[in-house]
Amino acid sequence: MREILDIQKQLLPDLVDTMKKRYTILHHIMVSGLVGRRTLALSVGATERVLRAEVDFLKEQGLIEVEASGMRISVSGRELLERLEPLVKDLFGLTELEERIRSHFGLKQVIIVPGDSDVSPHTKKELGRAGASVLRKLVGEDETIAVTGGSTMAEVAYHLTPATPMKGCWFVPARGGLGESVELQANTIASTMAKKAGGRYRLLHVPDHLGEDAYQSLMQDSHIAEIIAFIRGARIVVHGIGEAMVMARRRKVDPETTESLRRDGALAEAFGYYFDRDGNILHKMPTIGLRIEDIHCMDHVIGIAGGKSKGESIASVLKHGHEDVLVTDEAAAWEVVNRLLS
Amino acid sequence: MREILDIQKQLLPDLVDTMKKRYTILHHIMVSGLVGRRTLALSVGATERVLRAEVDFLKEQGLIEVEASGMRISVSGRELLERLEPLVKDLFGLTELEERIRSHFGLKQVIIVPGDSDVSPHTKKELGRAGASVLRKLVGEDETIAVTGGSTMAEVAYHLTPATPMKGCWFVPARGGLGESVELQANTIASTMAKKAGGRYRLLHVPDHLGEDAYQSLMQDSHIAEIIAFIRGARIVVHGIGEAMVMARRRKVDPETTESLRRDGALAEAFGYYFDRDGNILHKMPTIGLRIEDIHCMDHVIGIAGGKSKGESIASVLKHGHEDVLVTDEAAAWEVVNRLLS
DNA sequence: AGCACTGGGACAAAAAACGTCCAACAAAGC
DNA sequence: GCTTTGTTGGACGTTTTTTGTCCCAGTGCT
Repeated sequence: MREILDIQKQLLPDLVDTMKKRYTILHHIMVSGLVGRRTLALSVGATERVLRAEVDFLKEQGLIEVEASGMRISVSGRELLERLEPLVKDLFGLTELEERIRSHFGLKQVIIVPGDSDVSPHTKKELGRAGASVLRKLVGEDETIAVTGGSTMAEVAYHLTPATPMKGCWFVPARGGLGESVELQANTIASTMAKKAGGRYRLLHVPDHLGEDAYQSLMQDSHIAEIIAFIRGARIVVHGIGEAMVMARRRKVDPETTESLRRDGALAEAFGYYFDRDGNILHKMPTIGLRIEDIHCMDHVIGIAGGKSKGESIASVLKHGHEDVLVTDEAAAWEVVNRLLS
Repeated sequence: MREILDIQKQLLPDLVDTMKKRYTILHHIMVSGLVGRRTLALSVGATERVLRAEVDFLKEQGLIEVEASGMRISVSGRELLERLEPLVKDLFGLTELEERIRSHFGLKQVIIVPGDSDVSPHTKKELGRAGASVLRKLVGEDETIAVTGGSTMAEVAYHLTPATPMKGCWFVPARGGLGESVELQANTIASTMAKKAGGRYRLLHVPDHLGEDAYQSLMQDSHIAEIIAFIRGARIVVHGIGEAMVMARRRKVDPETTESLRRDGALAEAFGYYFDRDGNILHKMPTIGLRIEDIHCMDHVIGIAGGKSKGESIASVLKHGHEDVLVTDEAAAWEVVNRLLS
């Protein structure tokens, strides 16, 4: 059922909205018993005229009966509502979830795709598609977009398609070497995105596990300094979110630091920073690029991550409080919400 | 899957059309590889401007990539098409079927609901809903609508809803007593329809199994003659279709006639007439009302019947050649088509 | 009888869709 | 290299649809 809805949404994006609207109206009519147009318009929050069009439609479909004294639901209408119930539960469930997370963390937008990325690879693809879609909508002309690495970001890159406003955009890695494998590195992702979207890219080549002195001398290099300044000029950053300990292991963080992270209760990782349960920064990976203060004053900070296992991590990063858009999946979203309650 | 589509069609009737249109375009783009707007418009049969809007939409959705040299399908687009395949098979299967039957018998319209009325009561309901819907669309103001009896017609009556143009309509039985049980008699159906639709009705009370002399004296009665003339003035007739032998048994036709019907290969029954395989009339029930010649010159002859078992009967009646609209279900439709091939 | 509703007709204004051009550009054939 | 044929995307007037806003004739309840 979800599957078919996902497909339809691609061919008819406002299908869900229209169905919701008409369901709401029909449902209102049912619970009201006998109700008038103006009263109804008020209670569903529509102008009289548009509601009238909807009512005409429902009448045409034989879902309601309208007499001079008002309108009531018909037999077919009642039947339809019953059959619609499971569908609507899905339809509304996710949007309700989206709104709950959105308002609690004060985000601009939350997008939840159905499923669990941990279990189904297809959900991860959907996540990528949703991420690509939101980026396409948010991006302006000649903008710089900073991206991070990770498998989810790779999926986003894969699903990006050329859009006119993206032609002049620059894709850059948010931060330098973070110890990822090549195909999941921010550099790779940035260049893939640029190719897919028809934009341009600049890379930041930094060796992993940089020592303090090497770090300093690197910053002296005018070439590097220039590209870093360029990156810091980005107004949009798109990043994945990872589980702290998983990321530490994958990136071969040294044992002492790992132990310290564990001791301090590190939960999440995003663009090279490690966060605890309350969204505090515990540790910063020793590399260059966007600093946390750069991210704080961005126009659009877009976090993309899914899977039940990442729920807690996502919540931690949201708690840090500087995200604008979250793209996640249903399983992770429920985890986030559950943590709100406890 | 069918279920969900049925539901959606009620809330969004042109969902299927839109999906088909967009699928067709996308599919065309895929097989064409790289194709231009005008070429495409020609091959899918749309004007350039509307196709342009569709193309803009597909681009917006990231399903196609458009360059200066033409447009091609994107990765997401190809993926979507794959996932869409089973859905489209359903979507198109029925309409293809409809068109095949329509053109072969020269009908104005064929409507096929998914399922098999023999097996699923729900399909029978859908049949009733579809029948009610087509009647609602076809009916004009102050019209007379002749109806027959039967369980399918009862279902149609049940799903009728008040529509403005129907307010002034008269519902009348097509023919007098045909030996049905009370709740399935044409009289009952006519009055139910009138009540449901907000129209008026006139009844024709004729005893079953009328003798020849009684028949004659009945016709003399000015009251009866007047209502019969009224019935014959109908421009719309909605009727069920039955299997000849089943109907004969149910209506307790006398053994000699039954045997004669069997001998002559009676297959179908409709409004009191029995038809053979080639649509010839074999027998006429001895009662009064619409004659076959009245039906031949009607504006809209609407036949409604479903279930695999009725497929042959439906084909026979269609062969008779004076139907305008057929409402049936998928199982019966396939039977009809299979008989065309053999 | 009066009141607070109702649906539906009417009509102008605003918005969206559409048909029809054209300019700038890309690719293929010659 | 040039022509021809195809491409996209912009522009613009026309038509159609949607929307906002009245008003009128009813209906049901008190």
